[in-house]
This record gives sequence, structure tokens and C-alpha cells, in this order.
Amino acid sequence: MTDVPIFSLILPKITNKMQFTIEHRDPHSSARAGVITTDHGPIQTPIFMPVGTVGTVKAVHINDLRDQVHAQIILGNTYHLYLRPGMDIIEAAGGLHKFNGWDRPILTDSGGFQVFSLAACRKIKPEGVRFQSHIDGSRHLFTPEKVIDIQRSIGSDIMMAFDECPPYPCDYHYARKSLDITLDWLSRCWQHYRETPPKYGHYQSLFPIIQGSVFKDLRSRSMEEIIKYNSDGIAIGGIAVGEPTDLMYEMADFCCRQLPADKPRYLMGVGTPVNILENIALGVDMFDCVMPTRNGRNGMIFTWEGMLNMRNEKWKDDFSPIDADSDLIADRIYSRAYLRHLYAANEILGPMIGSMHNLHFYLDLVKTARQKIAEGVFAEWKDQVVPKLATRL
RNA sequence: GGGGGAGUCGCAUAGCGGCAAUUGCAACAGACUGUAAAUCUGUCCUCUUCGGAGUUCGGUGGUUCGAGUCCACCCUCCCCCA
Repeated sequence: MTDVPIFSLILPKITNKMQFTIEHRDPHSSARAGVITTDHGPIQTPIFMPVGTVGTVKAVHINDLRDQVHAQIILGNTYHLYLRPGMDIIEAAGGLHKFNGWDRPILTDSGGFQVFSLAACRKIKPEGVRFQSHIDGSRHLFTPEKVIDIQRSIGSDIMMAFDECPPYPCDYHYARKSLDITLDWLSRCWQHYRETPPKYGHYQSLFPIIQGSVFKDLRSRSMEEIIKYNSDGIAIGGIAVGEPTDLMYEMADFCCRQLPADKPRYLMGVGTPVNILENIALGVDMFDCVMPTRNGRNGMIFTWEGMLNMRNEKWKDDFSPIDADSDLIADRIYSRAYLRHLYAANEILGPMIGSMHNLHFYLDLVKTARQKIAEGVFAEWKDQVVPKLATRL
């Protein structure tokens, strides 16, 4: 693969209607606290965004998501929603907000992660990616233009550029080739973004995604090109794909030091509670991860005291609340023994409580982090709580 | 009383002369990081230095180099007819 020209045209400036205001900076780390404004309301950063791949945050009712979990923005996925229910239905509904009843901001992933996770049923080409549907085996071509079209139809407040998320480990040659393609796709995404209006009246941002695997020169080149677009925000991708945790922090740190200070930084797919605090300290503002919902469905509960596997026998007669100090109603009215019983009995309420609890915890985690940043004590506080968060109860 | 069927590692199952013995459930533990995940993996007779070793298939004898499998008797349970 030869180098692909990144800029083949002069880009007219588009009017950004998304604002990011930094309100506080931590004196002893790179953490910052701010507010992103969208047409669907504000997002206070640092923020965790629950993942709702197919238009639903699995097992969590939209009311609970808003009033109990206090989620400010959720994710959807271009690839999944395109396959099912399809854009005809989403458009007929009036966009995803109308379709699923979530009236706060939505961010859609572009399908780039599926290039990684569905490696067995896709083929990457310079013009785009050929997918074979994991649902019915039907064949589809995703191009940067098509991915923008789909996200226009979904009506997400934050759209993501189409990228290739390379696996780890990944040799330099492949990482460079992959980055070339991703940068070319970004150029095409951006042009198509510029050429297409929103369908539902509200403003939609487009976030580029930094790639380059674990190679700093590639990451730098990725950032240099991305910064030229003056996008509303920038995502750090290709991380938490199996590399050691220290390397994850090193890459996030490397990127944050080079990114413009006045734009929100979104670390895609991260992570554990500890990962989130450590990356906030490095200057990351936005996170998403399936961990609270997936692990919640599978019986793993996150708390300020540590993680516990609710399926374990040791909880069978522990009638204390799931979390007595929590302001989540479910945490106080349900006991650990009861929750264990629900998981053991394969009752749907178990995964529902687990998911809601974990999401509430994650939102509480970033909310507390934000308070500590405002108080100027984030770094000390983080070092104090991290050992506890990593404990297995 | 007569006829037929069945007893296998918690439960349920497979097994038809080379077997520590199939599968499911249950149980116990682990994994999960831009969701092909209410999923997946491991353990699940005893001991083990993880190489193995020792005891097993209702009971007791027997046939055989070798028996959960074949034979005899006994015990228990189920079905049908009286």
C-alpha cells in the first residue's frame, strides 16, 4: 500500500455549534473538568458514556438510565443499527432519539471497532470495508461516506469517523498502512460530513480518531493530520485492545500531551474504574466501555470498596445491602444474598440490577472525580482510592 | 400370583467385551475494556510432586488376558395382567 494523499482539497470552515468549556484544572495532574454543550443538553466532563450498541443500553430502562444512573450521554452503533432495524425504520421514527426515547445526547461509533471485533467476517479495502453480517450473513460495503450517511440518519450528536482499529500486537508496517487508510477515510468522512446536512434539525459533530497502534511516530502523524480539521473533539482509538495496561497509559499520555487543550478528548473503549481515573489524570475527558453493563450482566459488581463476583457462594447469606452508602435505590433495597440468588436462578432481574448498579457506580466515579478536580485534590484522591477499586472482595 | 422393564460419579442420561466412563442440568471458580457476549472457559470419585496413583457403574459369586457391558442368584424400583 502506497501513501494515500490526506488532503486533496481546501476545507471550508464549518460552524461548530458544540462548545467545550474547561472549568477546572487539577494542580497536580493533567485532569480537567468542563462542560460540553450539545443541542440535546450539556455533558459534564470527565464523563462516562454507557454503551447502547443496538439502540438500548442492555437491560436498563431509559427512565432508570436518566433518573437513577444519571447518564448524560449514551452510545449507539452505526454497524448494528444499520443492519437492524435499518435506516428506513430509524428515519421513519425521526432518528434514534425519537426511536428509543432518549432525549439527551447520543454518540455513535462508526463501525470501526467492528472492523476489529468482526475480523473473521470482513475485508478491508482502500475504498472501505466489506462486511458479512453477523446476523444473517448478508454482505455490505461500508465506506466513509456511507458511515456518515448512516450517522446522519441516526441523528447522533457526536458522530465518529470511520477508522480501522488495528489489533495488538501489530507490526509497524501494518500499523502504518492501516493509519494511512484511516487518515484517507477521515478525509472522505469530513468532506461528506461537510456536504450533508443534519436530518433532524440538531447539530451533529464529527470526531476524528487517532490511530497508530503503539508507535509514537504514527500516533504523532495521526494527531498532526487530525488537528488540521479543527473538529469539536478528538478521539483516541486503538487502545485497550489487549496491550499491557502501562502501555495503554503511556499511549494515552503521549496523545494527551500533544492534543489541543481546548478540545474534549475521548478515549474509546476504556475501561475499568482504575483505568478511567488514571486516564482522567492524563487529561482524558470522555470514556465509554461495555464493562459495567457486560460484567454487570455476568455477575461482577463494581463498588468503591472493590469488585465482587456476586455469583460466588460467599454471598449466599449476606443480607446486607448491595451498597448501603449508594444513592441508588436498588443498592439499598436489595441484599447481596438476594442479588446472588437472582444470578444463580438466572432471573432477568439479576442482570438488570447488576447493570444499573455498575452504570450508577461508573457515573458516580466520574462525578466524584469531577468534584475532586474542582477542589484541586484529584491527584491525591485518585492515588488513595485506586488500590481499593482494584481490590477483589 | 403371572408377565415385562430398569438400577451408572448430586439429578437426568450415554455406554452393547479394552472405560475413571458420554452428554445435559445443578454446583464451584475464573474471564469479560469504541458489545456476534443474559456470554465464554475451567473444575466437578479420592489422593497427587499434575507425570500419574488408587478405588468405581444395586449386591454377591462366576466366565474372560480383560466386565459397567456376558452368566447365575439375591436386593430394590417401575409398568401390565390377575
